Amino acid sequence: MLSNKCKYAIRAVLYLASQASATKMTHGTEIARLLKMPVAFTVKILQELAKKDLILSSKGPKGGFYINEQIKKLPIINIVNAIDGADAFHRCGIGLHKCSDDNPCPFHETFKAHREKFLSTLSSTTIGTFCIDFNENHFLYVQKEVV
Amino acid sequence: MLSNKCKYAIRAVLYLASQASATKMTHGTEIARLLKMPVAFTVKILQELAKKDLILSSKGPKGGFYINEQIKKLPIINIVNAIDGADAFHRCGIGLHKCSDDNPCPFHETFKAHREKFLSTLSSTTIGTFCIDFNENHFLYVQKEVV
DNA sequence: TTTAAATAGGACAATTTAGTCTTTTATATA
DNA sequence: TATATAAAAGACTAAATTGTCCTATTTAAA
Ligand code: SF4
Ligand code: SF4
Repeated sequence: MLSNKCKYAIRAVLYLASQASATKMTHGTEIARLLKMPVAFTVKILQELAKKDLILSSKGPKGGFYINEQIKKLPIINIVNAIDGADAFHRCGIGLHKCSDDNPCPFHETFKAHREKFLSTLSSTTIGTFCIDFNENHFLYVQKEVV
Repeated sequence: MLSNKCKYAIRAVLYLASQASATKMTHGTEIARLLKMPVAFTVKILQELAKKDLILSSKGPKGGFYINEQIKKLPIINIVNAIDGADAFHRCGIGLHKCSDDNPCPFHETFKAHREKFLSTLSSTTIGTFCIDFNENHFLYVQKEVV
């Protein structure tokens, strides 16, 4: 459903959101190291997020990336839209054709209901709500393979 | 959730299942043409499915691919397992770490419920149940981009 | 028995996604 | 003002996915 790039983006944003103050900046390499993500790729993603105003950045010594209260009020889906595009949740899981709500395949009900639910959760949960103190919930931010 | 390859596989199998008799074989190029899928790739996938006993094949003139009643009793998830591997449905949609049912992130409940439901539908719906007469339901088999 | 039609198999090509590396630009501070 | 530090930008590389193409094998039927 979500690309790796997008998952990296979510984790990075949540980490930044967990860092309380706007004066506390973290530079890209440190974020990548802390979250065990590929360094250069992470920095690229952070730059992309900054360009799209989902995180803030500051150049120079003591610079880095950070987040403010306003951004914390944005829903998680904004990150998905920024990285994977707005139609990431509008593609069919089976991929058939010329079907619709009126003319569905046997999967339609189940598939659509759950996609909508996932989407609505991503839309109603803000970055601030999702993020929990990093030190207490370190588990949240390091990728795993299998649930 | 499912790779393109896997979606092609599902569509091809459903098409074959919709062809009533075992004597009715369809050759790969025709399947690809009918379902508007890439020809050589489709044939490759059909060969892979045949090797894994999810469809049957016969060489030579009048040969092709087909399916019997026994195969129609298999659930759709078998196709997914054959093409994308058995853990396609055991990866987290967010990709965080060291979480569990006991120690979940805010998405866990929604995400897991969604995935389990989708998986159980794929597991309980057989190829035969899913397939409907092709001529009456041509819409089922041609890929679309967006719902 | 020859031939043509089909799958089987494997090498190869193209595209997308994931990721690195190098140079430029901005800025805090010594 | 000089310097070091960090983001910004963009060219490049690697890997995975998605596909093509060519040859071998099997088999129905003329
Ligand atoms: S009916 Fe719904 S689930 Fe089925 S192929 Fe169409 S969009 Fe996908
Ligand atoms: S708690 Fe569940 S949804 Fe959240 S990151 Fe872990 S496996 Fe994924």
